[in-house]
Amino acid sequence: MRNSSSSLLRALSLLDAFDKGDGELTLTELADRAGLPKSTAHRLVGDLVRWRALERTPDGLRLGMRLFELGHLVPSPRELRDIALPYLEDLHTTTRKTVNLAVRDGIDIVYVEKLLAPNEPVPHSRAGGRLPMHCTALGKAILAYSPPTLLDEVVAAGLRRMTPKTIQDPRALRTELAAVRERRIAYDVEESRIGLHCVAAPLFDRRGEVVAAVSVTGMQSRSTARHLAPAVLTASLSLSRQLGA
Amino acid sequence: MRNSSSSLLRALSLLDAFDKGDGELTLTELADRAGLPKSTAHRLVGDLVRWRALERTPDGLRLGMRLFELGHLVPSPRELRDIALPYLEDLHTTTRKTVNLAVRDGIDIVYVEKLLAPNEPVPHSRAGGRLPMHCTALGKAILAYSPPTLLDEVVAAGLRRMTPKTIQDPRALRTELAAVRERRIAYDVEESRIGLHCVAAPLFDRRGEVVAAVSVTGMQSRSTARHLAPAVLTASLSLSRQLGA
DNA sequence: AGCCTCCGTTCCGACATGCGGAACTCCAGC
DNA sequence: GCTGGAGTTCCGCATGTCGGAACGGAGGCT
Repeated sequence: MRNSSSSLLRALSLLDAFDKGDGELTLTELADRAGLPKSTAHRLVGDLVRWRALERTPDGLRLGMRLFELGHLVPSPRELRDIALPYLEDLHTTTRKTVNLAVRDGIDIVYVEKLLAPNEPVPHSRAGGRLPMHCTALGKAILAYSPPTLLDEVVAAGLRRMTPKTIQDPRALRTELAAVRERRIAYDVEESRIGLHCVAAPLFDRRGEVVAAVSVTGMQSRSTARHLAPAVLTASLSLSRQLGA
Repeated sequence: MRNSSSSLLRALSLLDAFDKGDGELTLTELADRAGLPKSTAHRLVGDLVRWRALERTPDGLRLGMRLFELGHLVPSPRELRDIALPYLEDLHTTTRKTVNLAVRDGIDIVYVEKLLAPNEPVPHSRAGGRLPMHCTALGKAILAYSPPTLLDEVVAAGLRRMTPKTIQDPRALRTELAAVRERRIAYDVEESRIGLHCVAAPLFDRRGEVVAAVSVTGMQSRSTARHLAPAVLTASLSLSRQLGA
């Protein structure tokens, strides 16, 4: 057997073809990216369009409204967002910086909400976006309070270098995480993008487990980042309390 | 043959089972709602979990992060939201009411963004939510500027009654839409929910077609609604210009 | 304890259904 | 026109899907 995917997984791989940025693809491109014969892709696309996972446009196909709807029904980000939003807004108005909320998904973080700073240029991440844990303040805040097996997974997956300052040595990451636990605050000093500084703090649920993190970010200097730490920490404590910790 | 669904559509019907509000379902419930035998559902769910469309929890299944991610990649709401957000924020701060942005999908509207009023209790709609066009200000604003065949579709689908004030007579709807065109403003006077008033205006793209609508809503009186109309109209004009109209 | 219910999981034979190469059509552009 | 690349249709083969039935395990009620 050529590959052990079920028919369903093959169909879903068509949707995967869209997460590399492009908003609109032609059937042939789609078939190529998913590694499916054109005629198979054609049939599957027909069903996906019927279900509105995809929409036909004058010149191609794009993700459809049904996915938009379902995406907003996903419970874990939705419940968290509903509770957190007022706190994020407070942080946003007091700091006047970009505020982020992210949850862990596997060994990545996924942005759940992002309140942009008034003058923010093009942001490097967006709600729904995914970034590795080891190179973001949000990720390190979560990782520092997670069971050690998770760190092993992260290391095993390879500490991918995003900028010259990305931590790539597992030992360095380990001591960094110890420092995070010391302060209850994680920093990202141009580790995911040059020029970008970030301060994050973990959020705990009623079982005392980290489920998410908040951060304030912007192009400010390192000292500005330190200066914002108390605000982030305070918000994270209030929010953790609200979550039942 | 029991039903002419392909295997793929049957699998997707499992996801449909979640949009009736419940965040978490058991495999058996899921199979029942989708009308599938348990063993078939079991196999399909396995693949959906593998793809992260679903997640296993201690006691059931729920929608997974992959859907959250993909939902945020859907181009039509995403592009619109990115452009509109600053305008919505202006409207939000000047009116201090709940501000909505919605697009048309078939004969419904789907909320793309919602900025809650500071003191808003539980809102009756949310981003990603869907409501019929004939009973909402947003829907009527869009419908009034759409080709007449769309109105026919809406009427053919039946003007479902949501409150005692919902317009149920096709003739009444037709004259209402003429009035909307007169003013470039649509009102919802407790037609989707008792006590709820709403003012909306349509948004046009570069081809001059309605693609969306903005609204301000809240529990205010009818006169308050009228009073907010100029603000909504102004925002809609600026925004349409920004969209290239 | 014992029983009972309701959950998820596994098995397997029969058969429908998805598969995909190849051939066809339709534009758009040298 | 012709050529390239788009989307669509066809159809026979066999593969993968289907689903009834039986199993196992985790509670809950008497």
